[in-house]
Amino acid sequence: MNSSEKNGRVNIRRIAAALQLSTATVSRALSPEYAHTVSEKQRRRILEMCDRLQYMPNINALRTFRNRSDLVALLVPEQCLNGNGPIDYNLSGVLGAVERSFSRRGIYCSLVAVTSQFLEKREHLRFCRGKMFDGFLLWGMTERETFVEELAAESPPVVSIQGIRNNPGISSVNADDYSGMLHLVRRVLACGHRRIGVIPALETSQAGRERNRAVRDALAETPCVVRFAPWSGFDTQTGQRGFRALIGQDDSLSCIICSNDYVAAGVWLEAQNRGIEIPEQLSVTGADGLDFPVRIPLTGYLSPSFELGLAAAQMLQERLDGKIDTPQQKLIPTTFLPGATLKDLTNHTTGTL
Amino acid sequence: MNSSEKNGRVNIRRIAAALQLSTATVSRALSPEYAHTVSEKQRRRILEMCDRLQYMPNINALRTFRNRSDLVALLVPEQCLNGNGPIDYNLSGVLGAVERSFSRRGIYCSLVAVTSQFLEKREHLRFCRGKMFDGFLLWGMTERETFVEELAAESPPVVSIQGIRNNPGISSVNADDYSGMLHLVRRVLACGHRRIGVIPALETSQAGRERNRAVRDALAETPCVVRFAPWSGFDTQTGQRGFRALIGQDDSLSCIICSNDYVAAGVWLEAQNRGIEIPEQLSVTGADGLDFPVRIPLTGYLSPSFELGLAAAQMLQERLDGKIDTPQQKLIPTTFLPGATLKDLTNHTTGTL
DNA sequence: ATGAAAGCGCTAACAC
DNA sequence: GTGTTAGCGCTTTCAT
Repeated sequence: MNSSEKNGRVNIRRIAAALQLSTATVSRALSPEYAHTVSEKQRRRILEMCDRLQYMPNINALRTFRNRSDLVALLVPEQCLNGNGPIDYNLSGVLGAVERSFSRRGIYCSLVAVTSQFLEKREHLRFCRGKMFDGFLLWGMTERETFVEELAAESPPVVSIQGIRNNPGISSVNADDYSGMLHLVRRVLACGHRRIGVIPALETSQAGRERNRAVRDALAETPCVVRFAPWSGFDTQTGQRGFRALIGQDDSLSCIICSNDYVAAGVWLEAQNRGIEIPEQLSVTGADGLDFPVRIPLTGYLSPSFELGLAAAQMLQERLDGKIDTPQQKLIPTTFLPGATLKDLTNHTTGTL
Repeated sequence: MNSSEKNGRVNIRRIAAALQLSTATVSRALSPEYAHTVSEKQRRRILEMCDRLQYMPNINALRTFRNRSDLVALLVPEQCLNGNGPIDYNLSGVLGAVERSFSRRGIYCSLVAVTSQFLEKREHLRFCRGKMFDGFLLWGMTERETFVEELAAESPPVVSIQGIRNNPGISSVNADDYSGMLHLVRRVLACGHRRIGVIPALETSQAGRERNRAVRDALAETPCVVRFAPWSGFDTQTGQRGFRALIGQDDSLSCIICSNDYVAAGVWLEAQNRGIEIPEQLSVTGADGLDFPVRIPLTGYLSPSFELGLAAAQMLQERLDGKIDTPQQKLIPTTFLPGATLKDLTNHTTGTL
């Protein structure tokens, strides 16, 4: 008699002993693949006993065998979980899609923030080498995050979402921010705006660079006066400070193009303080399309967060299944949101674009 | 020579063989607890070799030994991830706090939706019996979710957040929705409103029942006319339909009390359509306090989502650590938000409450 | 300080 | 069909 049969622990040996069977038979009866090699009568007895003793195979033992954890991690920059508030709105969309996609297949996803502690402990290496996660989703990672190189060097399946897209070892799924912003700024110009303020996005993020490039490209197509705010960023405060700087520099601007909805909200707040009416006296555009009931819906474009998550999950799944060996890249279109913060300065009823 | 030393796999045997040591010594050198029993020189050699061969202990093997996974699951109702949109705003706040609290201690959290597939496969039992997760957080679970009873019967550490609070085997952390709504409705009455419409919350959720009870209790304190919408719910559409029904029934109402901010936004949208100005002609109150800069500044109260997450994580941690054996209950206060959608009908400059 | 060997819970190749 | 046995990767007791 083995020690594990004496004490209260329920394990495969306990079930086998209770039925005077070998552990191998029990193991087979419980395995979908080999269940048919066990006689129907035995199998029923075994399942009944498992039920009675509330036995289910230890998942960690299974995982050492399969050399697979059926777990993936969604790694996000620390600042996403930094404040005492909710997680980033777009991340939230991605997360919903990821959970839905994976749980269907019995794979679960952990949300992991890349903190300084994470980096010190080199958790990403432990995750790979210790077989903790089978694959990784990265959200909003920039080239500055040097751990990504180390992660890629371990060559696990990795899909980057709204971030790094030029790493040869990593698949990527990104919103087509360039086209989204290009169309938006063209619309601004088509509405007759010729004195335009810009509060740029941070150049540190891929999406930011794309948006900035699109703004420059679109504005170069039509002669106009353009003022750039001395600050860039993605938050409301950047919008407020940016607006003060722009308006101090040139109070004849008719439209402010912002890097996202939070920045646009900052402009809106500051404009309100000064009694400037939007869009009557000033137009403002955003980006991302936060889905809250707001007073004035921002003209901008919608980031396809849910679709990004779905696509990334599918891509990772295919790499986990071994269907695809080489990293893939994917670009997902954004959706223009007409909103109500862009005034048409021409005499046409609708924009001409 | 063992087979595992022939092929490319790096495991503890490989490290031991490379240094002509026993696996026991390597194991000790890598264990924080026993590292001191290995000579400094050996330990250094071992660590170097691990580094060189990129070895880290297989986490799943460790877990079978420790009988602990250092993993927890956050279980949420299916409908939270149902649409093609982001996850619930309040859940998002909880999730951020939970991740932060646990990752500090090397514990990671998986988000798991309780779908019909989950229930069919009885995943909650596998999670417990298979030692997949050490503990569970439930978010927004009602008594209708019968799997919770089964989960509790396995007696793992469980903390319910914004949900079931009367299960003797389960700890709970809830926002004090009753007090929050009670004070809000008293404020409405103190502002002189006596003809009041109510769009109730769903009775299926704990928070919903608390809010409804508070509304009834507060309204019973002062004689007034009260109309209830024939629908209850938590979304914008409920607000729109509820408002149409209320206004069709009685167009002399001066204030509509809504079950949350989404419902209030629905009322606001519908009022806008009819040219009814808020709060000049009609007051509206919400609850939850969605945090976006240009949202309608609803009079209502803020749900302490982040604090709920922190408290729940701490409670679960204490149960995991064995510091506490018995389930605890905790109530966290809400914060009144003055907003700008409640008109003071009295002649006082401020409310009298 | 180190190694041999038994053990964790489970699977799978090989007998019969 | 079923049992025996070796094995997965790692820990830990008991020697020396």
